[in-house]
Amino acid sequence: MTFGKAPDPMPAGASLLASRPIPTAAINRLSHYLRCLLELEARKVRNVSSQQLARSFHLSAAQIRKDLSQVGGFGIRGVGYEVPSLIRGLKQVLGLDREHPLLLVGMGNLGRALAQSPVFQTAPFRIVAVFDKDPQKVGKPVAGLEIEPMSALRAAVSRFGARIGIVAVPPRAAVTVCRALAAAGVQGILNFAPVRVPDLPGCAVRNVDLIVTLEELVYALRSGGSDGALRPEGV
Amino acid sequence: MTFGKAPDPMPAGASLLASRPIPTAAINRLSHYLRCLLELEARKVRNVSSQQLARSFHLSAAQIRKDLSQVGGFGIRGVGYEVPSLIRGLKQVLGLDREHPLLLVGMGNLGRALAQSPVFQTAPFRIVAVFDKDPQKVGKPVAGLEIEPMSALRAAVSRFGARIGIVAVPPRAAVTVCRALAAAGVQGILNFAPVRVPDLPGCAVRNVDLIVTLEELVYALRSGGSDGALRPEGV
DNA sequence: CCATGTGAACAAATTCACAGCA
DNA sequence: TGCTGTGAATTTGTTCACATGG
Repeated sequence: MTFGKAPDPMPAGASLLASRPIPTAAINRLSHYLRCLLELEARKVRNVSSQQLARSFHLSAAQIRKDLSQVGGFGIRGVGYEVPSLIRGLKQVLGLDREHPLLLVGMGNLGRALAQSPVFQTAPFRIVAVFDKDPQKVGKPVAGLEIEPMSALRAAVSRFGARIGIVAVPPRAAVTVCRALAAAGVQGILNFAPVRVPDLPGCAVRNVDLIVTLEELVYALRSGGSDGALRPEGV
Repeated sequence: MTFGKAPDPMPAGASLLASRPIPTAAINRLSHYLRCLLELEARKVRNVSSQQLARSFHLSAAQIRKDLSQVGGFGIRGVGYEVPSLIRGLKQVLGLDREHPLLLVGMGNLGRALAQSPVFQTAPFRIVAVFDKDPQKVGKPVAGLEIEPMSALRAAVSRFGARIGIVAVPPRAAVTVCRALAAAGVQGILNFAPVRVPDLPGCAVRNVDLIVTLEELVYALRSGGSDGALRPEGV
């Protein structure tokens, strides 16, 4: 900014958190940047420029600079970014500077696979309790945990301080389970069931909808294009 | 359109396919519309207005009309949309009016779960062959199929006319496997490994990246907002 | 002199408001 | 009259070009 800074009521240091809401697409990109930076860190790389980062991803250097400048003044002009400090900064922005205990509901094929997946056993994420409504399954061990009944949800939320639940139940049960999680105090849900979950006050939902993703892929076949666009979503 | 239709070089009937590229976000929405319409069809509902559809989703009626008008002249003014014919139209636009045999690579926990998932056993999708590089696993049965070695990929592509592959292998193997699939003639890949796949000429990639999605969810916790935004995502 | 940070130009997508037709 | 279809307005996001500062 060149001019017009006089009426600045923002106290210094308040810029990291609580600034303007960052669009979801940008958050996704920050996740990717973080992953790449962790790889660089493992390779003992100490600093990196937006150019170099842009080569690793499929993005423009300008986009990276915009994203990073938006979330805080990392980066040294004329030099680039210092890897360890940028990692710390991104973790803080994304909220990854603390543990995130996860509750997993639904111990069918998918649920059992997720319970054992390295993704959910890598800091800062860890599955701390698993649930199923089937009395036959309750009490059985899965991935070092004992399957609990749905009635134990609320207790688990407060015991572990869990804020995130994972839903891996059949479609027809998904909405009920999501409501139960929200009622138990969970603030975020990762939903694997191919159904649209209605708004749950105080609880954010992200869907991993394999049918939609597959259909998106089918449509992409037609154009032969290998776009990929970073996310999608997702993903 | 009110005026200026004279210089229209587009022959009638060519509007459905081969019109302008539809943005990915819109394709995702069409998938959701289709799902809702199938539910309405099962409930014997014969027609529906954009208003009614908008209530089922979390979208504006205007968005639905725009999306649907963009892909073809379904809809009757003053009445709404006829459910069965709109279903047919959307299936055609999305490319779901034909079978889509799927090849699944990676028979770890996730791979086995996916092999048995109803999502991949519901028309028009069906897993027709499964693969693993581990000789110990080759020959073993999974979900009614026999695990094949990676060397059998190309033969399976031509035998089944498969165009889509699913990658459920560990991160470090994912890029190699994606290249192998593309080399075997696959035109689309659904990648579950949390890695960025480089561009593969002639092969579209969609990532189901649980780490990125979880991190997105963590960020959403902060705002307490239950936005959800329909997509992605994703992913 | 280099690479960041950022206003300004640009592009894409969504919403609005109403014309047009059953 | 009611609901679709669609140009125009608006909002949102991305790219560019250059001033800034270590």
